[in-house]
Amino acid sequence: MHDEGNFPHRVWQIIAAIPFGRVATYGDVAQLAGSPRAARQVGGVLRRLPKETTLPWFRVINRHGRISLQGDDLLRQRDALEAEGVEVSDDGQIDMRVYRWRG
DNA sequence: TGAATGACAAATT
DNA sequence: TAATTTGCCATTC
Repeated sequence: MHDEGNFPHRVWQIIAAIPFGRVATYGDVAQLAGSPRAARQVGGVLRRLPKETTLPWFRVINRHGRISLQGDDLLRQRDALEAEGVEVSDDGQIDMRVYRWRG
């Protein structure tokens, strides 16, 4: 079935293009995917990724420069980002002026 | 087929 | 300035 142009596939492609050590917002990914108002759906796609995915899902954060996940998932995302040089302050804030990638 | 869901974002209090 | 509400829309059930 020809499902290469559907929304999830476009989201995967865009996230795969986020450079090492950079981040993008859900809204940015949605816009690049051609649906500027579908930021929420981007989260929906990432939410269903298999746990063993190679996609750099952790490079996607919200527009406030903060991680949207909670609990253990939040800790894992923060560690993954810091592991590639993205600084996350004690209160979970990331400097978007430095790390944000807009395509 | 339609209601429910939600890793967001903008508007409103 | 921070908390709450409203709008949003692809996917799931």
